[in-house]
Amino acid sequence: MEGISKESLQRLPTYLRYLNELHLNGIESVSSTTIADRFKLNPVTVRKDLAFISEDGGKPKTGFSVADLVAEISEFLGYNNTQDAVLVGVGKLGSALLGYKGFSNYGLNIVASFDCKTDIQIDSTKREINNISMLPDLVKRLGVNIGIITVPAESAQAVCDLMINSGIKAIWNFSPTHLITPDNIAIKNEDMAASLAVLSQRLTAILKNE
Amino acid sequence: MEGISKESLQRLPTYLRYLNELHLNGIESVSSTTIADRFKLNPVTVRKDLAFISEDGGKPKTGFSVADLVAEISEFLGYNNTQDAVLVGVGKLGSALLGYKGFSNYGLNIVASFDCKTDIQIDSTKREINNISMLPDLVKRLGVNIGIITVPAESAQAVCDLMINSGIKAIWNFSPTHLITPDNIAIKNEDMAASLAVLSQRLTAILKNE
DNA sequence: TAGATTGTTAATCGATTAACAATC
DNA sequence: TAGATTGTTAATCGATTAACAATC
Repeated sequence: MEGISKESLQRLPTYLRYLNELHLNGIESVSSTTIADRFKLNPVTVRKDLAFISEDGGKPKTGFSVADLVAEISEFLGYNNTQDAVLVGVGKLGSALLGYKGFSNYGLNIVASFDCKTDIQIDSTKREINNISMLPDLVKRLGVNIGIITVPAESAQAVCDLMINSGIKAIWNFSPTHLITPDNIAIKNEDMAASLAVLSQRLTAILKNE
Repeated sequence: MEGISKESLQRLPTYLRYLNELHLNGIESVSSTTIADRFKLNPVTVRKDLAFISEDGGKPKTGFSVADLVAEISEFLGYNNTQDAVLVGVGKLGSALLGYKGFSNYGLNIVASFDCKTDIQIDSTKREINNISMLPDLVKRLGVNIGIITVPAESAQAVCDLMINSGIKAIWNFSPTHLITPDNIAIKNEDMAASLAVLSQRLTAILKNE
């Protein structure tokens, strides 16, 4: 059995949100065509994606069971067993992520936050902010696998290295740098400039056509 | 002449950051191999990318002129002529984006922010927050093309529709919903759940191998 | 039955990578 | 000259899409 493609994987959370909506509205089944229309995809793409995670598949004429898909995608994405994470850099963006309730739906739980500017402090949401020097011990003690980086670009690589040395295995990087990491570490560089480049180029194309 | 691929386009800002660093350090030329090593890419990929934006190309044995590449990528990405944008939803994430100095480097200038909760108010960084009802008039008056959405999922589609009706042509959506937009609108759904899905899956694969 | 829908196989499309001659 | 590096053509790889038989 082959692994799921990165593209399919990224579509699954989108499907799940939509399926949850349908579920709430009491809709029991849905066709690949309906899902495809919602997201401007080809129905075959949707069927291929769902074939990966669906046990029973769909039924000709009726489509897929909404409840089954919700359960199976949630399970596949690991939303049922929560992963712990630490966050470093409690500036504006870091605070925003700390305050975001949605992560619990995605099976992510930020257990501690760190900054270099403080000794133990309490932020506006009554969470402790620890000094960065406490990170290695805490990560080792709790066996945390995921690190979230929201520090300025200059310090991001140092924070990354510290995380890896402490035993972190996956890094979600929101600072505007491409971090250098060994191959046995999962890394996701969240690059706003890259996103904006795609958006701007499409905008330019649209303006040119009008 | 073909358009640049989405993938190439997304790599360009990454190259540019690195090239700016080299430039600051007084390094005058760089080979595609060096750039490729930095980002774990194939050198041919880098050369293809640079071929798109580079006038003179590189020289055998020496490589590419750093200064030329910096100028050409900046120009290509539109970092030299700034685009105006409006932002709706001045919560934590919205405030973080408003406060982010880096956008000016990317040719993006947020000229006004809006929220539904307020009449005209002053936020912590002394910027005005306008009531959402002021948006259509301001967007039309200033001819703003870009809208940034940082409201909760429930209100995102309504904000999106309002933006489009007001003449916005490109939407950068940070709310956890996939927005429905006509084909003549540029849209970038910034999907944290999709990113996290990719990271988690890699993490699972790494943990399994150990 | 008729028709909507599924799942699969084959064709297409696009991006990455390999191979290699050209050149400084 | 020798060797590093470029740019391009061809091969490979992977994802999307088209075609179509199976089925409820």
